[in-house]
Amino acid sequence: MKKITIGEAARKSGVKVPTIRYYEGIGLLAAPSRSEGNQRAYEQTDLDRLTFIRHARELGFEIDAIRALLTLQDDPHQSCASADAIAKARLVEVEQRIRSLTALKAELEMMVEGCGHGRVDQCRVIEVLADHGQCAHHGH
Amino acid sequence: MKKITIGEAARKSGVKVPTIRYYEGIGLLAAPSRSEGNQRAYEQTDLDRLTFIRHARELGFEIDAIRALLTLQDDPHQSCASADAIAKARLVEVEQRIRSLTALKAELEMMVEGCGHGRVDQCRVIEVLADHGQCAHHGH
DNA sequence: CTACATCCTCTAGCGACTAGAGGTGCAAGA
DNA sequence: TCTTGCACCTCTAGTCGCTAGAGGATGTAG
Repeated sequence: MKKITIGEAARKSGVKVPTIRYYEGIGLLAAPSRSEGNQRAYEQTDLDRLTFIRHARELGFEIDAIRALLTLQDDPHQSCASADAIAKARLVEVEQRIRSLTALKAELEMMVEGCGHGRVDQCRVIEVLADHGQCAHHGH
Repeated sequence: MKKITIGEAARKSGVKVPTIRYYEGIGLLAAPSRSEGNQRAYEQTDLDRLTFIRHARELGFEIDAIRALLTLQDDPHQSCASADAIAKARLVEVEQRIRSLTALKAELEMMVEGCGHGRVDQCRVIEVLADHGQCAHHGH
């Protein structure tokens, strides 16, 4: 039942102080009890929740997805199909993003390799940007 | 010398109408001449520039980087070292992003595979998020 | 008792747009 | 000629997930 200040909660969870207050403001984290001097007093459960949120954010889940995951976590007898669906959707996003970034990488490499370090009018970087037709990948 | 409306410019360049106006507002694109009825009248050079911008945005260059690249393009006798540096920096960013996304992908795959499609209290998705110690990669 | 760090609330800003309100211009059909 | 209806105009405000700063209160160590 030990109470924790917001600063300590920030240090322990890895979520910055203003971000914790922001999460409270948008209703992602319940408003904690307050000390006599009106300062937030957190408990272990809040810390667990903050850690959960931070981890999910690091995995790139959006706030709304985290909101859904937290609701699921609160009701452990529910089916985890929703959690699975959210994670799978995120996985698909990530895979898509990797594919498109890999294509970009190839294109940037060609640009950089083609640059003869001369003057701008012979620069492949500028040239490729100006004329899409020279792209390696036309998908974008 | 054929004048082009903003809608036509949007269709030809692939940049949306409000975005074109936005680019003008932030000084990325010069304000074009106007028709008698105060409507924007673009020329071919504006279209080329818009295409350049769109292409650079698709490659993930930030507005400020594009601003720099456009300045270089305007002065073709300059050394292209700056353009090269901008493209290389972007390449490094992209490579970094791919690495981190690949790590995320592995983690998400483990979460999704571990999900037995049962109840939430046995769900690996929720479990992993709650306890960082179970992560495949601790770097994040 | 006095520093000084930490806390509080509130507002505004970031990047790169996007959406909407409320009004004007223009081309084509009746 | 009139009217319909789309495209255009400006302006403000909203998006997402924070972050920064002002201006003031509280808590703690020396």
